[in-house]
Amino acid sequence: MSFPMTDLERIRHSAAHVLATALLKIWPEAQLAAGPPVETGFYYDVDLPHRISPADFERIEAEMKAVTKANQPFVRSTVSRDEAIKLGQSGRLAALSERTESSKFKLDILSRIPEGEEISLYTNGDFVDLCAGPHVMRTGNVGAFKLTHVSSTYYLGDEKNPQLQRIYGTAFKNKTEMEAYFQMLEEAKKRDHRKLGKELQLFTFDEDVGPGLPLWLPKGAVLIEELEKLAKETELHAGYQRVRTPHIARESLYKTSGHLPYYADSMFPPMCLQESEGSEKVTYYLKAMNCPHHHKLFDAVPRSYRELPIRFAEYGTCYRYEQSGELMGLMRVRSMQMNDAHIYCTPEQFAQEFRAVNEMYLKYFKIFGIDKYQMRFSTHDPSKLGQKFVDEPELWKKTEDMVRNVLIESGINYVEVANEAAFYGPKIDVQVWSIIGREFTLATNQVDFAVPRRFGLAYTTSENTKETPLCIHRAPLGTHERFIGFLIEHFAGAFPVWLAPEQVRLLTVTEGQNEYGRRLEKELKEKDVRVVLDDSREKLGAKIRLAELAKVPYILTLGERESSSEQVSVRSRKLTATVTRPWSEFFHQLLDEIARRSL
RNA sequence: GCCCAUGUAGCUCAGUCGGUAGAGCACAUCCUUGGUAAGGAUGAGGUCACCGGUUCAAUCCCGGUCAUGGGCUCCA
Repeated sequence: MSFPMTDLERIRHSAAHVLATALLKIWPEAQLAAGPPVETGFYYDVDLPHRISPADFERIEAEMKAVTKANQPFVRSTVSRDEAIKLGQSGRLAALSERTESSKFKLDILSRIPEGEEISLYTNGDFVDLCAGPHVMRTGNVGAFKLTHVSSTYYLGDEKNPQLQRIYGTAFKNKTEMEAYFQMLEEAKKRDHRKLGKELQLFTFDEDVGPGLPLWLPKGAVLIEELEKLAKETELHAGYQRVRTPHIARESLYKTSGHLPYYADSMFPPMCLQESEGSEKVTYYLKAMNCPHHHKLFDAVPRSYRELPIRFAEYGTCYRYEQSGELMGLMRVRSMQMNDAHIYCTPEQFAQEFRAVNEMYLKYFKIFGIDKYQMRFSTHDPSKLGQKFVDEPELWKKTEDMVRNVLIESGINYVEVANEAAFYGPKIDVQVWSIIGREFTLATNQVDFAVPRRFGLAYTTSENTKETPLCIHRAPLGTHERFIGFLIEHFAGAFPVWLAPEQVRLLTVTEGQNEYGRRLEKELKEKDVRVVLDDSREKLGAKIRLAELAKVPYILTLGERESSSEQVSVRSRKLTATVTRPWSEFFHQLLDEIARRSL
């Protein structure tokens, strides 16, 4: 299997071979598996008794340097399957010479190459590798490289296979480009939500509370409150009703929903207790999702087609026992509050409801200026009906067609991915990337044609029959944790004024302006503006520096000139220079900007 | 969960080739009334993540635990 490569990918793929060559010089017994280029560089998977750590990088890089300096040509040759097997058995594949042990991974890879496909080798110096290529002409064309990290992986990604060490590096045409890349990484780190969250005092983690359980400091809580306000307004206008449900439920709820067999591993261990003397033990779970609770609310009252669609919204708190190694700042946590809602509707109403949800997404994204995302439409795999997906072939087809049509009609760009749907129906995920480059699902919009039936949910139709409603699960603002984590990086901590934990800071130049400052502070507070008056005895320059570091959107300097003329000197990141303006003019513009939630 | 790395003051980090620690910022007190990114002085603050081992002696060496970070679909 050959695949087209960009010039940079050729360089990186070649760098992987240079790495392999260097590894074998140091450890001739190394068993190499796969070594492709990746988005940020390249890696090679290797099986080796020696545990490679970053301390080994210098030594390996020195050997790599020798290989690139030797400027060996990459020579392609084709061989028959038998010849290739013979080379593998003599340990000659991905090696510098014949060895006592066979090239076991390469032989396995060889066995996976379809009959009739060409088998090619690439050779540089003594290193021969089974490889489809392509490569650069000579090892010297790998202009600049650096090993970056080492991790573990399983052969072919399957944990039943042997564990390998994966050595990562990056490579570029030349040193200048590589240095630019590392500088870009440094810049990106400054936007990392974990760093900014600490600096701006938004949230914290504590060992006594537990990993993946964020604690929101007052400034972070402001972000939450503002998002909830936005969601409540939006949902109210869109005909949603707010509901509230407990954080726990009995095991039976999740047996009904069907989550337990799929999801038990991702839930916190259950609480088992005896509710009264001599009674059976009862098991409770912390909820990992809100839908079963909402289904029970739907079921609490007899429902008629006349009241559909019913839209239940709740910022529900869920707990998921994510694997410890999966946790990452706010982006992947164990307690989360979801911008959740469940819409129960008839098949006739479905398309319109689904479209309305999509429009809500787009409206939100416009408010936040989010434009780098990907809509991912996840469908089922017919071969897995009855296992991974509920066995309802017609419903799958029908709902997938409905969703696809909505996407096409709305003119939304999307990618369609088979085999990624929820077990109860197709879904649309909104994919974004953290500043470090890790991909996350920010928001989700899911169809559910299976679970309402499991709960026996029904409404009375106009013909006085009972029907099971369709359900749409949607969370356009995702969870507070991930959404805010994303927003911190998106805005680099410099939030728009409506969202900013501190919206205005007043700086007095001397004590003479303290009274003026207190008056403006009071006026702002009366309009619920989040304001801080800095009347400390620091010099103005120091006060400005502190306010800038806190990323306060509006910094108002109050000196003798301003206080005597009812003016303020405005410093904002939108302005290149400070502007002195009448107080009332600034005040009204500020209130308007907040009310409109402008960026 | 697995592999690798890291863990020293609130923060960012030095340091001790084994003899119980230091800077800058932040904080407190005092002096300074200062006009657009750091005025000065003094002071307080640490069981060197936790538990165990080796040692006359451990923050440092060894083992374990916890936490954090990077990585773990596919990939000739």
